[in-house]
Amino acid sequence: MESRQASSIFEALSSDVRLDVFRLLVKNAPSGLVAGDIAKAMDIPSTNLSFHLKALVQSGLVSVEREGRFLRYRASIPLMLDVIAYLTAECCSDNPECCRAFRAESDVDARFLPTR
Amino acid sequence: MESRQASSIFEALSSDVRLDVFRLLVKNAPSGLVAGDIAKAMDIPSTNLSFHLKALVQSGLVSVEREGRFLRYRASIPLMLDVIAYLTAECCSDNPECCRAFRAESDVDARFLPTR
DNA sequence: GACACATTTCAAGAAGTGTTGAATTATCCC
DNA sequence: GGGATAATTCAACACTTCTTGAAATGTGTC
Repeated sequence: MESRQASSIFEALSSDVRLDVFRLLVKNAPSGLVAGDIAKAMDIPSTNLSFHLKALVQSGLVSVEREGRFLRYRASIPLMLDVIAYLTAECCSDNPECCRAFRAESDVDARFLPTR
Repeated sequence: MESRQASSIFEALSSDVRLDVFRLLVKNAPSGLVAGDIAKAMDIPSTNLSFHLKALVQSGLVSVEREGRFLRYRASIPLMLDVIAYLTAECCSDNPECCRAFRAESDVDARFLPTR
């Protein structure tokens, strides 16, 4: 991932509203939610929600698809995994020893990695 | 990690300048760099660099320590690992099957996980 | 103390982001 | 076509962030 794309993704997640929307969509992957459902959960004017959804779509973190009168939004899990990979690579690739030592302490992986 | 802290960290990484500075500091972990060295690498006025360094320090992603006439900045690798854990947890905890399937496709882990 | 150096803080303006209600577009159903 | 519903775009304003040079702060050295 290019660092310019990374900063644009971080920008998309830098607003409380957008992070909450994105988390909601992740929880509702892969089926997604239509805008009205998101609005109910978020309790903000629809016009403002639209503004934030547009930003999420432009970042690529969220995709949108028309479904009759509704618009269905979905979190892009693959891009999210790319972001995780980007952070992990930035952290480790040029400095593996340092990162490994901290990882051993915090034991991040054992808690969150999927079983394969 | 609280989602409010997460969005504040994403905000810190949402500027190209700050992401570049942070990546530079990660590459130079754990010794860090003094402000002047960062300024040389970044090619922006020192007053503007100061502004962005302050934002990074306030987010917690970077720490600062006086060293004689210099100020030494260091990336906080543990907090970065917390962010990775946060994203991973958001992605997987409520939706492990979905995330696992995507992971298997992109094979993120095999590339970046430390050997233990 | 006086000077030089590293870096920050301040103040001001430029640029960008967020919020809102009104108007618009798109779709469905009769 | 006409009316109802879902959601967006528009335009205006408030608010925040970014950038810059000038001034200030802290530290080392003579």
